[in-house]
Amino acid sequence: MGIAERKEREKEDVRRRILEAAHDLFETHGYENVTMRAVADAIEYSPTTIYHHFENKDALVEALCFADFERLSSAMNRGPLPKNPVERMKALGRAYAAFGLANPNHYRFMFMTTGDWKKHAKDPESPPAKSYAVLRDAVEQAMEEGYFKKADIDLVSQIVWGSLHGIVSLLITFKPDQFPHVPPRPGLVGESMEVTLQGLLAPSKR
Amino acid sequence: MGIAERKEREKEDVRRRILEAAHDLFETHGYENVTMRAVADAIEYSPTTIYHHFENKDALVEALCFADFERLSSAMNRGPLPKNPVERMKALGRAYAAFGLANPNHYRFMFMTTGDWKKHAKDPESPPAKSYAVLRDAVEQAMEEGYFKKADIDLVSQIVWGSLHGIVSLLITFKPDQFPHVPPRPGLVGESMEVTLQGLLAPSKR
DNA sequence: GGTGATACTTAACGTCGTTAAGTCACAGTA
DNA sequence: TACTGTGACTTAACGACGTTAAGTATCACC
Repeated sequence: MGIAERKEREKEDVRRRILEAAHDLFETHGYENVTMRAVADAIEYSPTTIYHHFENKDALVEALCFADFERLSSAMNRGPLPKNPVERMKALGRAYAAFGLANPNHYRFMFMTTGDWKKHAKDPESPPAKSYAVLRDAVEQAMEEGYFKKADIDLVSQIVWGSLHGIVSLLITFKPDQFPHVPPRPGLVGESMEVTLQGLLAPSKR
Repeated sequence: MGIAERKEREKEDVRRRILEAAHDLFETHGYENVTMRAVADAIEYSPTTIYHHFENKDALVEALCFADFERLSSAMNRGPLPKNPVERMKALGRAYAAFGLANPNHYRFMFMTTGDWKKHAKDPESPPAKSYAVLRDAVEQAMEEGYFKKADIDLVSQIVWGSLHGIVSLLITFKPDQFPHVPPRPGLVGESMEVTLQGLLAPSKR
């Protein structure tokens, strides 16, 4: 009597294939250039089929986006993180930047475009909130252990996030030969991180 | 015999009206939501007319964008800037952030979208390069006067720009109730600037 | 063998950026 | 004054987009 279950599985499978095809197309062509028709072509279904699995393009993008945030979280949790809170922050920053630079088109619609899906980001269980929590925990620990000056944990987390995001998004938006006047300097990501952490250090740790 | 001149003026006038209408529409509706037809409607011409003044939508956006960079430069040069290089950097940062937050839709296509127009940003005479030069000059002076550690001027400029841009673009992308887990903390722009400058200060100036 | 549900397709709608073809006013010339 | 050429502008259309109404086909169930 597993018929209903099998059908459920088959439907879920089509949904998964839609997501995979969309993921790959977004990777190579970028969000705005991927059409519902192209996704449908890739999985050899009619465009209308997608609408039986996702309400519209925004809903498809939201699902993709949440999956990407889960990939980001696991990229930041991969491998042994250093015990030292400052070193740990650097490792997290490197992982975050590496993810963004390796997946620019995904990064763009995760962090650089508005969308109704962001309505759900406030929910602590949502993938975006969980990714943020990884950073926030590191900040909290650095503060508790006296490495950072005492301050609002979320304020500091947003400062760190912001400086990282700024560099990554500039690198994604402006190709090297399109930077105003001068190409991005080598080591920009790392140096920016150093400056931010230096600015956050408690006087005793400088 | 000023007939040719008058015609030239009239043509230039239509071009200016297109730019103004597009500017206003972009401000309220955002880049992606403004159509050539809407711009044409606003100035009571047919859509095709725009194509006699601009090659295509990208060219129109490029022209708008360059005008916006000129507005940004003049916003950063407005009023008396403090003599102290660090205070001057703060004033510039405040002006930059205020411009971005007051013109989010323009900021978005100046700094958060790719576009062929960015090909021309490398030219030192281009508006984007000139805006960058305002920041770079301030960094150079702060370094010469011993406030900042000696380092590559462009590296430091890009770090400062990046951290500012990161905060501004996050605030533009995520509405207050859409920030992951916690809304943006008050004073985020100023505090981020403080941290970055603190991290750049020469030991003797701390 | 009949019935109902459901996964899927065909064909279309309205909108977008863009363009080919045509209109029309008017300066220059005779 | 009549003719001609130029160039600003419009009409009408193209193909592609997101989306949807209507229809088909498959198959578990009675």
